[in-house]
Amino acid sequence: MKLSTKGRYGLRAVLDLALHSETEAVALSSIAERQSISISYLEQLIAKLRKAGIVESTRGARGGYVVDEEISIGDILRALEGNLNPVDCSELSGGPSCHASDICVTKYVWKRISDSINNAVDTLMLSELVKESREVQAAGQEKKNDILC
Amino acid sequence: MKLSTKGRYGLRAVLDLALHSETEAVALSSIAERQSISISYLEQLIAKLRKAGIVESTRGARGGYVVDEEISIGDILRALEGNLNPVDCSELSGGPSCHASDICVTKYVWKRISDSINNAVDTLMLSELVKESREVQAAGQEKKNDILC
DNA sequence: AAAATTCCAAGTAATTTACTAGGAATTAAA
DNA sequence: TTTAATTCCTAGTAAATTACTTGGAATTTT
Repeated sequence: MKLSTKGRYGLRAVLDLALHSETEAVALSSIAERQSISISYLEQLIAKLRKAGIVESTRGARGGYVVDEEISIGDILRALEGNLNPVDCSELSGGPSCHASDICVTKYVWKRISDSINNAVDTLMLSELVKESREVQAAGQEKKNDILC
Repeated sequence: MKLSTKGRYGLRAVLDLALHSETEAVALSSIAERQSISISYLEQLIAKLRKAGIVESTRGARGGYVVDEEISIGDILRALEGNLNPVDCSELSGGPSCHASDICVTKYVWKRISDSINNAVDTLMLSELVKESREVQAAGQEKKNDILC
């Protein structure tokens, strides 16, 4: 029941991007360096985010990525990880009932978990993390490094 | 972000056990047969539950397991899966802060998810699933098989 | 033309999961 | 007291997934 590095690194990368893209697009290499993630692996993560419409890219020299902060953490994590359901049950994704559906009671457990996770991440915006992050940084006397958990 | 078969099979097994242990201990072989899980794999799952004090065993012929229904689904799932935190961050488990703790903002996300999952499963009791299960079975005209999702 | 970048597909190494195998210990029943 | 039925324990293995790396094509600015 763990997020993979896709979700962990990917969210770190998006937050790093949001914190550094005030004026212009940010190159992946700079995010990779700050966050100690290999460029080539980050490429795969950001590709998921781009295909989901979460970040926008510009190609070529001086290119890079930008992100709109008014997006939920849930949308980011689902783009990176796939759905956040604890089991792959079609009913949790709005699909048809499984053959044991009428007697299946454990699915109430899975739905309960699923709903709580999705609610938790859908009611938190990237902009809130950005704000929190700036406050934390302002509180420290020195400029700390940028590494995020 | 998926539960493993430990959690899924294990919870099915516990519920099956609760539904069949009214008068006497239930042998693992009968649970395994009803739930189509191999006995030897089930042994490993039920060992975790026994060590966590969730089921009680009696050895020897006519032996088997019993379970007290007044236990939360959270206790069952944590016994099977380990903690249900989305990342292994010591602060989520009540341990010391990590070195990046003072600037780590993503940990708020992990804590939010962690809290919501644990709350969801800790406020649901095995007895409630048992009750629901009996109602579902009573509603069907025929006795259906016992397979759970 | 050169440099800096995103974009893409395929391969591989490491880790974790999901089991299986074999047998010892315990208890009830014949 | 033997036999059968069961839990208990350890170690091994096969399959799947994750976490990357490699190599290069396409695009854009300088």
